[in-house]
Amino acid sequence: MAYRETEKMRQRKAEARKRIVDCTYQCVAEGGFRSARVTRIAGLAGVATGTIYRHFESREDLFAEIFRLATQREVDKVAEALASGGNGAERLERALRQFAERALKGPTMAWSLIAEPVDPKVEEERLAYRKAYANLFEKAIREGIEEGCIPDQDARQSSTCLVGAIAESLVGPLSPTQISQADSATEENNDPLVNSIIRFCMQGLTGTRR
Amino acid sequence: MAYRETEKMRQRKAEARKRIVDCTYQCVAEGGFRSARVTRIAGLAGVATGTIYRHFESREDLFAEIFRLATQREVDKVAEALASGGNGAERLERALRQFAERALKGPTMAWSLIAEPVDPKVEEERLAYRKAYANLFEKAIREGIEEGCIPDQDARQSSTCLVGAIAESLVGPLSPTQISQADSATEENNDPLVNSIIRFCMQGLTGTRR
DNA sequence: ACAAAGAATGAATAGTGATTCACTACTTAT
DNA sequence: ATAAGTAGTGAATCACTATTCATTCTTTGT
Repeated sequence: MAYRETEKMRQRKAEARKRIVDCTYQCVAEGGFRSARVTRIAGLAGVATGTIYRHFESREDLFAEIFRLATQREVDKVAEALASGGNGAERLERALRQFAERALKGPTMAWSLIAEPVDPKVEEERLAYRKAYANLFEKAIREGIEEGCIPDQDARQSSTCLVGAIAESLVGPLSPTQISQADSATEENNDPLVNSIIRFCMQGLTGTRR
Repeated sequence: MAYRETEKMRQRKAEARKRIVDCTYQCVAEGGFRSARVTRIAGLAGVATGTIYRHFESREDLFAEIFRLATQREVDKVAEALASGGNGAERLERALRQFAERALKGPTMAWSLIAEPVDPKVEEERLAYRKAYANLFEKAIREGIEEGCIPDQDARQSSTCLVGAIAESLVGPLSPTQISQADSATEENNDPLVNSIIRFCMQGLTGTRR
């Protein structure tokens, strides 16, 4: 025999793959999944169309991976906020704010993750994504209940409601029609929005007005 | 000249249109928008494919109309619940319950309205649909605030959160994977779910635990 | 009965972009 | 250098249905 995959080759392939992933990410962040064409991605990544298919089963699979990746970033940030100090309610509030503010900062990607119509495999990822948030929130609620700063309740249900309330509140501001005339990047503008979302959420959670 | 559109013809056309609408509705209620083929709809309605296009600009337009129609039914029911007796909080609670219970009773259609990936024109209708709910809720919240049974708050924001919280809570139970193994139609089963959704929502609204 | 106009038909077409695959170009080991 | 295998290529193909339109069928008024 002659050719055997060597480290150098493995690396080169990995680089190409990464380039494909990065370019896809960029395309999606610019215009969402729907408008990200395989051809364009290949062009940006400097490979032939066919090469995409040596790294991914299908466009849908590629997209699913991108979704997972983008998701992970967001979820990690929220997890981070939840890991910081303070009691359960405070940590949750910080996490909710993180979620909303990050979405408003990268609106197209956030819209793709939250509301863009996507293919089934990607939609599946989306369910997982929302569940990931819910799980984080649920855990924090449980802790808050133990600490006594959050009244006893169905933590799973409440966490789902939190995700829904935020997502829904963001759909309007994030949808492409809104975005194109965007004042985005002007972060202060969004504070009132974020604040009122959070007020509702925290009240739903704690039953306490502020 | 010879042929001139007569009442009889107008009626016949209207009937055909209605048949098309009904069959489309049925198809969507069975498997969602994505799987509803123009050919199949035409077959069910007893017309040729081309005839569909004498009544609707395009498949997307047809779907948009179906969406509007289905929406109207749901929104009307909620409006009805809001119009009944009791104070603002009570009326709202009844409306939220109506929303959730009806969705669980017609899960595929509810899923299509709430979460199925759809084409742009239909997506637009969806935004309107969600806004319609939010508007109803908003009005009721305002009334509740005046009556004093709901504390002062950003009614618009709260209404959006309500829609989101319910929709999100339903997405899981409604998604096709869940539905196929369905226990649907067994209405009692869903009561705990509906109850805990409503508990969170009412608490978010009133700041009162029960 | 006839002509004029519209309605209905459905087989053929078209548009779209993902995916394939026969081929070329590399890489490696001997 | 050669053989054997792998990676990369991108024009051609495929798949999928929505949509069209030349033709046929109905209706209507004279």
